[in-house]
Amino acid sequence: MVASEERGDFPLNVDTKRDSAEMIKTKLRASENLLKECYAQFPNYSGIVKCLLENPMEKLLDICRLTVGIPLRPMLGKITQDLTQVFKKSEGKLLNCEYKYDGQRAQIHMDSNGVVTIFSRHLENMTEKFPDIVQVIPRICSDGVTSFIMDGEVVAINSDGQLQNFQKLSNRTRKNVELSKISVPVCVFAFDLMYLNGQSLLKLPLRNRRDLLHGNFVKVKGQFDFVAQIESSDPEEVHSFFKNSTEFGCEGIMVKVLDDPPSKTGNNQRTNLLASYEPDKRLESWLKVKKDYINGIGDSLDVVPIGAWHGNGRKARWWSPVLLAIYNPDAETFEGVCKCMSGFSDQFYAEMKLKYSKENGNISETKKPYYDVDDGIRPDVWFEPLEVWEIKGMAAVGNVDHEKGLSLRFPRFVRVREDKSVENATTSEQLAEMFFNQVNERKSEKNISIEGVLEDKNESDENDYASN
DNA sequence: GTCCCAAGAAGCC
DNA sequence: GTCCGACCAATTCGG
DNA sequence: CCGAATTGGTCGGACGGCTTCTTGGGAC
Repeated sequence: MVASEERGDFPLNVDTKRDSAEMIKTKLRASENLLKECYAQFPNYSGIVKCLLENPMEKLLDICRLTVGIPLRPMLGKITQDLTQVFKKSEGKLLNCEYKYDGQRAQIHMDSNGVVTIFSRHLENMTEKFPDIVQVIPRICSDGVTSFIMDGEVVAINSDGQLQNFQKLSNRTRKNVELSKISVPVCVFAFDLMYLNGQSLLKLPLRNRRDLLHGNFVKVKGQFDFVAQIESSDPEEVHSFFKNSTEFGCEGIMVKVLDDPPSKTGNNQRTNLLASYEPDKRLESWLKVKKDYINGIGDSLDVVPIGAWHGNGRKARWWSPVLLAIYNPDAETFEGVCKCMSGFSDQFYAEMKLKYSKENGNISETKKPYYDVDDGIRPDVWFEPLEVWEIKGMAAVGNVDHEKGLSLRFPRFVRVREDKSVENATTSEQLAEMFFNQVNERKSEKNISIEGVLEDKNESDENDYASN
């Protein structure tokens, strides 16, 4: 990757004659890391290549640096199953806990000419989709703000300014959006600031970035706000904050390291408790705590596998995905509810392939009359209804096509329910109940109305997916 | 040539 | 978005 | 004390649901 002739003898350059194999390896690794770091904040290969052709590699980060108008790869949160492990890892340090809103990530740039660009998590340019956000940006800047890059979550709200679910946000038009015709208003909840007035803030600890964010921007009712947050090291306090977040209609919380460790010495190199903004990384310094990760309190369903497709690539030897069904005791049918391909180990795949095989007579080409599955869903094979699996996910209901009724967001396999027979699988009534429990949980929170969710419920009722 | 619909692609999570 | 497995490097373990 | 085994972290692949947007073919 590193051509040596042109760039002489700068340290990263490999000298194939003089360097030991070990040294070459080290240098290549260093170059690779440098390039990665560069790409994370300046994902533009033509720019990087041009820079490398004209400059020594040491200059790379100085030249291809964080730039307004060019998106950086966002820092990501690490999944955490258990709130208590958060405190073990943080060693009593103060943590910034923030609501994790159910919306869409947005990286907002404003250059020194006031030109606003909005990027998605995968660096797509979303500016066209959010003219309302573009329009409000001048009003959020305090005096003296000339340029910035900010990280936040775009969330759908209703006319009263209350949070709507993700589905609602999906209903927004994406192309040629006219300001006057926006049907789904949104609010930006900001949580980080990576660049301000010509300066990169990436290396600053979160505490400083957060304070700069709060100090240089102002709320605009219903359009721009900061994420709800507390600073704490108290497990009780954080736990109740987490609970509040889910009752408020959020997915959970983010728990972030606020300050850099006093000294690096003695610190385990594996524990990445950095308070800086690390583009494109998923470190322990940002922990994502969601209800459905946590054992016992997420939505779980007992379903029957009723069909499957031939897998691709790495899963070419197995059945993947698998079609899963809930049970309708009145009609004595199995109703397809979702496909699932996550949570299975290779060993489980192997056993599944053996069990559902021609040899064992448990598969067939034709759909059983007591399988109630949308015509559009045509598995390669149909299974005999043999067993019950526990799966996890989030009960959700679509807005557009209510005929589809309830479904499951992020379905994944948890375990086989040896103790259950197929007639004891979750029923459609129970699934509906699960969804409404989520709704009622939010409803019970005084200050928060959940008009949007209730609307969904009513509309859905009209389509009677939950009746009889 | 225009309209309509279904299937597929692309984009969020 | 979730999850698994492959891979790598740092850390710990055992002789 | 050093090599082997273990552990923790990163990365890539395989796909989930929902939605809007695009596209291609058939009817008229």
